[in-house]
Amino acid sequence: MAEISKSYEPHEVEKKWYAAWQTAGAFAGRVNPGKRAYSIMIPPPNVTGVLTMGHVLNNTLQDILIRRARLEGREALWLPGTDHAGIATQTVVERELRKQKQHRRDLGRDKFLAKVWEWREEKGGMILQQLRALGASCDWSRTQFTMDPHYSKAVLTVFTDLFAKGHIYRGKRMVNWCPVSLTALSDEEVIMKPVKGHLYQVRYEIVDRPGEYITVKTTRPETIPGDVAIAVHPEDPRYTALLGRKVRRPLGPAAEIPIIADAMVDREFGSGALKITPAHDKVDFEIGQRHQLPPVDVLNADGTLNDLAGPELAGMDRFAGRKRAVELLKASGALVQEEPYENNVGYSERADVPIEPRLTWQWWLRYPRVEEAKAAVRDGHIRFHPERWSKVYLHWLENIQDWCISRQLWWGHRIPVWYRAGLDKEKLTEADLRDPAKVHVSLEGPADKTGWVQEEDVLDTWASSWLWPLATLGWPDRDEMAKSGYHYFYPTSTLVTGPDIIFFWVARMIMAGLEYSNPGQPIGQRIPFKDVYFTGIIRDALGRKMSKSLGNSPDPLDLIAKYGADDLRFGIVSIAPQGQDIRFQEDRIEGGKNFCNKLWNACRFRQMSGEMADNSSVSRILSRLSPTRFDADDHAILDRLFTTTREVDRCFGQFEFSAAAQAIYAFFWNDFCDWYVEVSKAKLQSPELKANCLAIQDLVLRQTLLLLHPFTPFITEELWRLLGYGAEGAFIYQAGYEDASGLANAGVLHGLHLNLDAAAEVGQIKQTVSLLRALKADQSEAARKDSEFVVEAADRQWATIEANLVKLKRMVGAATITRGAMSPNAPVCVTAHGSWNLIRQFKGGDSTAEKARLGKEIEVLAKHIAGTEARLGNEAFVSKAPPAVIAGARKQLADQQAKRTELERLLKSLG
RNA sequence: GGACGCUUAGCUCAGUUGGUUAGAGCACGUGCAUCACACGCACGGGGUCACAGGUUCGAAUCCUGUAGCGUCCA
Repeated sequence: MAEISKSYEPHEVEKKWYAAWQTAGAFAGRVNPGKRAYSIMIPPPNVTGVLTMGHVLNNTLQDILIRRARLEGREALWLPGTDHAGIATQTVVERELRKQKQHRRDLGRDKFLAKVWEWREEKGGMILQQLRALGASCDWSRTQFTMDPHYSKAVLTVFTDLFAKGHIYRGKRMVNWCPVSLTALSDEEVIMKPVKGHLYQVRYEIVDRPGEYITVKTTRPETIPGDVAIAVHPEDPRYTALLGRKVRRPLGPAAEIPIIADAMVDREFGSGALKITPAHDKVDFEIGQRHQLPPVDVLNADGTLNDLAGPELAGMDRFAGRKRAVELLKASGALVQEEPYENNVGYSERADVPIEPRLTWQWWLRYPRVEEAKAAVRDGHIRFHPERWSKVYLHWLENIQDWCISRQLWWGHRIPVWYRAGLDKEKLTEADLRDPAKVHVSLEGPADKTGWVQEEDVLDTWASSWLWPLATLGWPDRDEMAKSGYHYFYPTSTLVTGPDIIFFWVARMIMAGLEYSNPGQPIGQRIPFKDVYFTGIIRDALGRKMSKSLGNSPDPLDLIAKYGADDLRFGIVSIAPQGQDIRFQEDRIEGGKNFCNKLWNACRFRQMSGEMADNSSVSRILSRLSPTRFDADDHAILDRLFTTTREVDRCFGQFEFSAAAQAIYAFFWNDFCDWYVEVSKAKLQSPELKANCLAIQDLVLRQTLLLLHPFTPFITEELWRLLGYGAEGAFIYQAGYEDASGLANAGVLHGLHLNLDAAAEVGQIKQTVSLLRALKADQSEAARKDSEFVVEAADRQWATIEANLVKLKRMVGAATITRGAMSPNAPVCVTAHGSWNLIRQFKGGDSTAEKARLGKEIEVLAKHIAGTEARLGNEAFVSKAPPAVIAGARKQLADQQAKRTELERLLKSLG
């Protein structure tokens, strides 16, 4: 067996085991009716994406769930892939073209798409490679891409089906328009940002009352040429006399526009009059429709002003146009006032420029299964963790609006609609759309494509990723479904994602699942997943979101290089409280590294402590135990092993990952390394105790490796082999995990009956050791090994000390610990613990520090005694509190008083 | 404007259905090259549980309000 090196060096170990796992097909999820399935579909990262700290957290959690499921003997499938990210990917490729002074229109649609595919073959999906470095145990043989042929078939099938069912329609409506990407965006792709600008007060002269004006406030004077009316509130007395009159538009081509009344106008804002520009504002559009005022669109698709804006503004960019408009208004005297103003402006998520509300023809989807989607979560078929996110989900569904599913892009699923050539698309009615002679909707297109023109638009990327759990398992193709194990792995077990995409993705997947999976089956068979775990958002140390532009996001690959994948995983999980945002601090990763090194060295110590024995299974190790030779420490450490196992089991049931990691950490570091390993050092000198002690260490290490494996897969696999656990050549995940009761039962079968009083006894010994060490530290003698202690103790207490004498001396660093009476005149330092008097004697001892300490302790104790006495003296407490609580208080008081008496006696004896 | 969340040690966070003297890691102070680990060990200092009311025998915990921070929706 190889010797364990002095410190853990992760990189070689990681490379070795990742390759070994892959070669062995350890990550493959196969249909296996003998096992319960456990499946996770990765939230497909953007194909242009690179690994961020958010991905690290999210994917580490998925890997933890999957590896734990594997350990528990379930058939685990973690299915990876990427989405085609319409705008993002197209933007990337267009940027490359621009370097060669080309535009996609120069190439044409087909050639451009060929370029995009080329890009994706070469550079796309880098993030999937990076996930391997993190240790992600995805079934890479199943990697999916939303533009793959069979996936595309699923997407288009759903389009044609929803069209046939009347859920999809075409409409000219207000959309969020990105003037850079030249496409519509959904509300979810628009980010509201507060922007500092100006509020301009502009006056409009009343046509038949020259010299009289009505003033409005606007942040967008460049749209004045698009004004079609001035609206006031119908009950606003300031304006009743003006209703029906006309005003002159102060900018752009001369026009007279009416003053109208509409209840939507806010009387409190500005002068209470509102300019109505239906082509450039959602509210204005609605008001315009109510009053039959046709919109005047003064902007081009790219955000420049057009001829309708008038010759002074035409051709200018909208922001330059705004400046020019202000100058013109100033010059004509129409600008009354200008004040600094901050308002919320919608920005395109991808292009990061203000979007334009714009009137365009788009394809819309009325969501299917809205009510059932609510019920799925409300009735607990799908459980959200933390549960509170279900409110956000339900609220969105309550107020759901039709989904704009078309995008004016080339990269994506081209909408499978063909128009008869020569048809005027501006004038298509709903009836035309349903007329097969005019419009053809199918996957393959018309049999004879001549005379038909396909729709130029593609589908929103989310209109493909909402099918992710279905299409990745072969839907809708029966053979593919059988091959992929659709009926075995669907519904999937758990979805791990961020709460920021509840609407984008989670809600939509639920609706798609309900509509398309397992038709006719109960809701529990049609939901796409049973549990949804929402991670927190990773922030920097100052609480800011991590972003590229701020440059505050460390590169996870740098962290892996610096610390190791396990260290990063353990560190990030241990700071990820359930459902709260996470403040990232690198020293926490260092904590993970330190822990891994501690684990490594504890195993190293075991290896150095004695010959390895048969570790090939739990029962082999258990049969090496000699329960008759157990001392209190042996009982206590195994008890803690069992309770920790139970705690970790519970945590997994509740999705409390960081609590699980912390439970393992505390058990292993504090209970095992700091105490059990240290007391072992004395036992290992004893021929009668050595074998049993090593067997206990072997058991604890084995179970700890199993508990830790999902969190830190590499180091645990390495140590598993180095310590000879499991069958020759078998991976740790194949060992089979015994849960807390399984482990306890196995112990009982081998005659193991834990003495639970032992834990209390060990607690006492630990406290004694601490106390003696503190005494030494107070005397600046902490490093001495030859201190001599005299203990004044009752028979039973002395018996406990005597039984643990060898290890006590070793733990404390004492030459002798003897029993004796206290001598008031001795040059000693004394203190007390409960009713144990511990007297340390050595030449030249100084009692000053000890006296101060005793005085302080008595003072604190007196306060507590007063408190307890007050409680017990309270008639209401004694008559109303539960008996157990009262008894507890009485015992507490007695203990406190006894201790005080003891302390006072000791203080006195010091002179 | 509405909804949700957060506020506990210098920092990041635990704190189970209200019940002994509120915990951990990091940081800090002191000591230690001890034969697993200095990526370590030992000892120690450090908290008016945001604030104000209320319920209760008893509140970090439950209720109401206030303030600050954050997220989402409008």
